[in-house]
Amino acid sequence: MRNNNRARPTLRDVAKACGVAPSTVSNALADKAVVKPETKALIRKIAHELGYRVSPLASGLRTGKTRSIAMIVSDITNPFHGEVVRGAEDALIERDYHLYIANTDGSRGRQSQYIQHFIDRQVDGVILMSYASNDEDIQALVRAHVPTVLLVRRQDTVEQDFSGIENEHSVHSVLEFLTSLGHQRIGFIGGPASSSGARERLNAYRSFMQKHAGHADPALEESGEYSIDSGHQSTYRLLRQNPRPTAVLVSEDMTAYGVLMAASEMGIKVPEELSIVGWDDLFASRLPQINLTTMRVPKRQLGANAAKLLLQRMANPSADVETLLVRPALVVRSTTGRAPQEEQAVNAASQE
Amino acid sequence: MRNNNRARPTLRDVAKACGVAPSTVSNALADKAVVKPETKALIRKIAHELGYRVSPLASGLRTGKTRSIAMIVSDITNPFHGEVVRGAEDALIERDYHLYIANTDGSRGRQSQYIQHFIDRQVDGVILMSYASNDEDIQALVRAHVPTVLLVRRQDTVEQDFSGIENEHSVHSVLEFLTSLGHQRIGFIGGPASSSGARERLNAYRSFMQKHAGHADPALEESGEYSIDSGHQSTYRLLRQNPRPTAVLVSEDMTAYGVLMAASEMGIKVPEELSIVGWDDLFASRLPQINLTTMRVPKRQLGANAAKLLLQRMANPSADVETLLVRPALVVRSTTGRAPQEEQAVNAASQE
DNA sequence: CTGAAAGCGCTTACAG
DNA sequence: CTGAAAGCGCTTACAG
Repeated sequence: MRNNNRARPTLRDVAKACGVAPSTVSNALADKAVVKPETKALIRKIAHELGYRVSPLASGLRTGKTRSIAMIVSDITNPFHGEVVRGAEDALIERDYHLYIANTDGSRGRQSQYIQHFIDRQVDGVILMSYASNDEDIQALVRAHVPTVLLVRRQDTVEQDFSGIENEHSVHSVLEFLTSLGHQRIGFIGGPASSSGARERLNAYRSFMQKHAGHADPALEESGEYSIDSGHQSTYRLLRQNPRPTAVLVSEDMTAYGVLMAASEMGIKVPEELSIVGWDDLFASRLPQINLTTMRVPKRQLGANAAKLLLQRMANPSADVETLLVRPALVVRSTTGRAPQEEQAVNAASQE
Repeated sequence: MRNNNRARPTLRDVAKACGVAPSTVSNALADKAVVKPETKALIRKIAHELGYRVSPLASGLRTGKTRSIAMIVSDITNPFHGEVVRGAEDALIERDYHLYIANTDGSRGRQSQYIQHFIDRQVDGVILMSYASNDEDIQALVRAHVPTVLLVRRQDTVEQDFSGIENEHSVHSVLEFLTSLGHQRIGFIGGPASSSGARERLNAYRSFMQKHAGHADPALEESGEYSIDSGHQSTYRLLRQNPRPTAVLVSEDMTAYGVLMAASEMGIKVPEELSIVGWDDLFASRLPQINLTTMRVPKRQLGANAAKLLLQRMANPSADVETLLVRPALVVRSTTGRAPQEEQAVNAASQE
């Protein structure tokens, strides 16, 4: 039954064609010093002619290595994730690893399924960029001895290599920028509480407000998913207040678009009556119609850092856990401006 | 050396624990009728207790089936692709297949590499949504007997299952909409010539203009990639004309954003002086600041159709090739309006 | 430097 | 209904 309907040639076929043993072919193709150069050359030539390719299934079964990496993201639809993936992919491909991207759609069930699947498949490593991550998933990876790095969202309960964003400093610098424009009542629309990044940004917001205004007003805090709809809803709640905030820091551009949308519906002028700062700098933010002031996150770098950490971990499983942080830069566009005069803000609010 | 440091249990381990032969465990787990129900129950219980999972590497090596599908996309950063992926993924997961997403970044080299990789890996099928596809890649898939479906971009030279968009009818209906608003000089900004969809839309545009205006003016045609920058550049070329077009149909929303950007820079009012229609309906198009009139493509459906075709093909490799087309719907928002009076258009153009 | 042998973890005829 | 055996395609000690 072997080699029916021109199936792929095997090591045996190559060996036969070369008149040597399969093990010699294997050693030659792996470029082991043990094989004589002439023999190597011959074997390589014939292997190529025959169109031989080693079966990763077979060699993976034998060696336990598959030269593949899995990257699990929670929303492949969000361009932020796409950029980060690219950063990781470039770094990995260069080292001859292949990247399998899996999308969980924010579903914990699907995420566990994928993780189990990749463990079964014996990928050489996993990069996890998912807000749906939970302890069991990560424990499963640890138990299976699969090198894992966490991306953007860190898990507090377990020590793991981590590629993330410098949140505290960045939040403080945006808020300083806003206060320098005269803003006092600054709202905050954060991400899901399950995200470590979202928590860090919220805490940084609070500590800044604490120091600057003497207290952080919980009425100025909103949170939700990273989506337009979520930002839209948060805004309606946030701007119903009197006096209402004159500026709002939003934890993600996608969410900020929802804020822009709601402000437009409510007839609130941006930036005259409301300044908005986003986070990430997605492609839409630079369109003149949007022109969102935002924190530009070096997305590719974030992915490249994750790849770097993973490669290190794979090379040295017992090394100390490491964290790599990327620092965003403020890009001032036209959704921010000087705070309106106190009276104006109050008037505007009471007109509602 | 077996089972050192709590490695995963094997079929043998389960068999030993149950006091049966490995083959019986295999048959039981595969739910073959040949195994007695009680034996099955016992085996299942113990297998579960031991945390046994069949090794896809081993079973793949033996059977040639891996229960995995690869989907190759050219730009994971474009939200259009993300949505299509989701549609395919949902359909596939439901049937217990896992989806590996690979991103080629438009690079032919990387695409060939991934395709070869997936062939080596013996995935059960491939969905190709890439503008970088070329004959050799597809031939490689065919030679390796890997069921393949083409998504959005079809290959003329080879018969393949195809999930795509109804372009001709859709283009005609948009153009009818524009002429009903009084537009005569309608420009067209298309996609890359390597994309079958782009070619179909261009041809549909030409045939419509032919019929409606007596001829299609090549000066009104532009093309480029599906990107903001590309749309931006095309617009500068297109609107330099005198008289300039009063409307433009753009082959993709991303490109249309670039048109919007350029129009804004050039001080051309939309829709008073220029009507713009996009294609796809990406998330940004519904933001009030953008509010782009566009053809909404049922993206998930597109992906689901591809999955359906692939599953069919896998079940029946010798069936006739099939094509599934999805029909977009016009969503009228605020970038389209009545054509300006002839004089106005001329005046505006001469003011430049 | 080369080859024969064992084994990775499964599945599938086949014999009992 | 159950078990012993062969083999998927590789790699890696080991003997020569």
